[in-house]
Amino acid sequence: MSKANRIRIKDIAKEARVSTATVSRVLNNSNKVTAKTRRRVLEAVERLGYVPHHVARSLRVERVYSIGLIVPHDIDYLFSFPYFNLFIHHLAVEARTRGYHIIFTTTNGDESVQLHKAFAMRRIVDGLVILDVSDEDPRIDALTELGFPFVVIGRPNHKLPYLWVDTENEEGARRAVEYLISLGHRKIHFVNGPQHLAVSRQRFEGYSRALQKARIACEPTLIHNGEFTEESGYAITKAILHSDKVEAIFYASDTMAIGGIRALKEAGFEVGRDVSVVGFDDIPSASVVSPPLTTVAQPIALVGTWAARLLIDLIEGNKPVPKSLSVELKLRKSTRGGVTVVGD
Amino acid sequence: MSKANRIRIKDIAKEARVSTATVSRVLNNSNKVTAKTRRRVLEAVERLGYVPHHVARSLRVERVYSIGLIVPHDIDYLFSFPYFNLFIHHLAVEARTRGYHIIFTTTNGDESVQLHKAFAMRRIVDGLVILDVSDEDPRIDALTELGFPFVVIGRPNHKLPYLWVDTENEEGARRAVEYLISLGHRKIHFVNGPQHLAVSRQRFEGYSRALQKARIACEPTLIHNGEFTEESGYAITKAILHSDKVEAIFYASDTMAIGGIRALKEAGFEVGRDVSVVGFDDIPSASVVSPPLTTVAQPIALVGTWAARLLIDLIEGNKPVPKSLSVELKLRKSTRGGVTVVGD
DNA sequence: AGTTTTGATGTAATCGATTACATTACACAA
DNA sequence: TTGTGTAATGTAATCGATTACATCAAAACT
Repeated sequence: MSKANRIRIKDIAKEARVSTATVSRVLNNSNKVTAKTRRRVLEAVERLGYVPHHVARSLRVERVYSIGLIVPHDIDYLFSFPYFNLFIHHLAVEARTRGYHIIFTTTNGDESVQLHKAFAMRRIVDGLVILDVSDEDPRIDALTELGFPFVVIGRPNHKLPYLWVDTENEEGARRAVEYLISLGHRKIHFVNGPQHLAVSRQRFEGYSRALQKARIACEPTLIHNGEFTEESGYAITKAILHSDKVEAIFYASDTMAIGGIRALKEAGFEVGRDVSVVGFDDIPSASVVSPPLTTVAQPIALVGTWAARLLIDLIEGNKPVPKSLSVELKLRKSTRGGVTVVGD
Repeated sequence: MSKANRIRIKDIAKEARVSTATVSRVLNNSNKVTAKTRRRVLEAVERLGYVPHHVARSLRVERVYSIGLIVPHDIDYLFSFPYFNLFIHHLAVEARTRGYHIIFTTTNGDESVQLHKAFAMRRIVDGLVILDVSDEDPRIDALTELGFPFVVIGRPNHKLPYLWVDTENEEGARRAVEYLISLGHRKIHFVNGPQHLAVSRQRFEGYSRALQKARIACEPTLIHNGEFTEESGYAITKAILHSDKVEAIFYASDTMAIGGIRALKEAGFEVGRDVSVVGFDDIPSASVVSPPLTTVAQPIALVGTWAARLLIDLIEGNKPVPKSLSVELKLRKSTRGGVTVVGD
């Protein structure tokens, strides 16, 4: 391992009595090599225990075989992004089957755009996965201008076209609210995420569509913007209880719903009987809280898989198309009569 | 960005009318440069928007400024390892303050050792974080033989010395069981993790010590080996209930405890009154299940921080020493009388 | 046999930095 | 003015691969 006894391609060439070019050809499966020569080279590789030097190869072929994932420093983010570990895991699995690694780092909001640019310009990675996007996200402009490959998780508004993977947020929210309506609820509070996030807009869109279809007026006083955190779910619910008689609440994330349930219980409500609660995401805790949460499940593993797949296609010059992944409403006990299966 | 209009150090040299060597010296803060020259170079860098090429630099300085994290393919693992998100996040934060990135990939058990060796030999990373270790883990032998820097999360038995970061598993288990004893329990079931993991041995050690101190016999029939998964916690608990009258169960992970609580509820027990349950890890769900779980909290963020810190120290030739991090018993509602604070 | 074609192999440039060593410029002393 | 020492700068080798192009050997054709 020490530099001295390190085996290089040159050593293999000498051992197999061929040129380094031939060794390289064998290693890269070029077909322009005699079977006999190939065998001799491979034997030498075996005998000397040679493995290629990744950095040297990268310098020449101008590819580092890795994709970058830069997440905000802000710790809440990792928890508000449901199943982050599932996502990164499946991202990595798919990447690995294609011969790529994940390069992971964190950033605070201020330096985020700069860091994305730096990753691109320094060629630390071959492409980037963009998380936590808002409308007109500046990273999209920056990377597009650099001509650098990237895929966006989510589907924000932007003047430029871009490659994305998204779950059907609008559809999911619509189905959740339609379900609440089918249960007989008419006044449905909506605790949404931060306004600047595209995902919040889409979930709101679904909420409002469902009401529209049922000819229920969309009351601005029923709409609340949280932070996707448990604390904000708790606080907003407290506030709602303070000013209103509540019968149904749709939370744009399970994390907020869990905070909300805590507030409701403290106020003496029995969730699932006195009040219906629906979440979004289906995080691990969702099935384990009391009562188990009715929620819109996101296929987060698939999001990871597709993000890697599309990004690597883009890097390798194929022509990937954006991918939309469908969601599923999981009926559990936090809603009145959570047994009936509801179609669309 | 396209190869053509890429700025290299050569271009800066020409622009500033100096040699590439001088540019490099300015960029690497060598002191052997006149203030005037330095200024001229920096202006050129600014004007042309130069950023160094990471791979080219790495090839020459023989350092890639990244540390590797290879986790088993097996999906259950990510959930049984509590707070994986938190861990990787803090690992990345600390690494970043030192100028390093995380390279993340997955593996199945069979190729794990080979993959760790490949990462080392191909110089894909400068050092490795070793997770999920068992006694006499072959990765420790392989990397030691290669003379490659690595840090182990946990503290398995091994004939060779190695650098590690660990939480006080034995201490934590001991305190948990002592607490159960202080509550008046004498027959305490222990649902442990897989036998081959060092962490299971250590938690067992703590369990057995606590009993010993209280002069309670350690009954082999009370010891069970699970998989750290919710399903196994559920199944084992079912089995226990089938053959025995139960009063207290200590689970070696919250995930298993949550499965266990489900089994207990189904059997009509009220956890926290009829039976005491203690978990280990303090995963996010722990505070949110019903009843909230009394558990041993691991300082997982610190584990991440210290892992990065020690590994980078090792890479850079400092002489880091292993780090032990203390745990905390969190009293909640799953134990009888979960209000009293218990010292040691 | 001589010429052309084809396919295998070798030589050397290249990727973009860093750095050992050589050279130059300058300050100061004699 | 010249010599000497020191600090700044330049030249070119180097890191370890890949690959364009040159060369060579053998097969195929006339």
